[in-house]
Amino acid sequence: MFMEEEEEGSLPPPSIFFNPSSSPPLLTPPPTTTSLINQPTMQISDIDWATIFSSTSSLNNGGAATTAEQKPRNPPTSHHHGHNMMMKLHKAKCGGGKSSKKYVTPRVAFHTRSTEDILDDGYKWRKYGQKSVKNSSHPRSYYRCTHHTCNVKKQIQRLSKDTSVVVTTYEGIHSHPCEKLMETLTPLLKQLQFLSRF
DNA sequence: CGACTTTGACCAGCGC
DNA sequence: GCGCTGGTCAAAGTCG
Repeated sequence: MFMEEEEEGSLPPPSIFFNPSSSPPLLTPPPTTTSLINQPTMQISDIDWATIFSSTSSLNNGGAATTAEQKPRNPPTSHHHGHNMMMKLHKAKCGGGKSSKKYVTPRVAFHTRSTEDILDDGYKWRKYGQKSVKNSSHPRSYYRCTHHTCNVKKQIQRLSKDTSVVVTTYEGIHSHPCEKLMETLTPLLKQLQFLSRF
């Protein structure tokens, strides 16, 4: 299981793992295909992203779905957003960044076959780091959701053995709706409300 | 000028 | 204890 992750610099295994081929592009998917890892390839449009992310939420809350493969993580804290100095103090008090692996944060990984590294999943991300990892010729990029109350992170990396595949790992649950999704859904919901009157 | 990216440095966990 | 590694910070640079 998760052989690719081991090869790609031992990325911690996610709670949910999807295979090949696209990030969770909600509205403007790149010309790629996506499938669950260890599952047959499926089209992006076949994937119920809302279910996927709600399932990560249930993992976060339920505990029953927590597996031995999950590394413990810190719970999301307000310290981690827009307060780098606070973050440092927190690190010092708690024993550093690695101490953040004491709590469980849901992880979801996608394999994306795409020429683009950055795939539009509807959320806004800010890059905060890039590292070359062991056994991988491609660096791993670290992103954080730019929403001020949201502490979701994602890692993006290409498979060394198949550079056309991008591995996107999401960590945490968005505490806000997807802006693009809401933009698209709002007129549809209004239309539905209008039609439901009849 | 604010938001974002780049990149070297720092730190803690882990294996030996 | 030491070195390796992954994750994060934060200053500097870039862009719109």
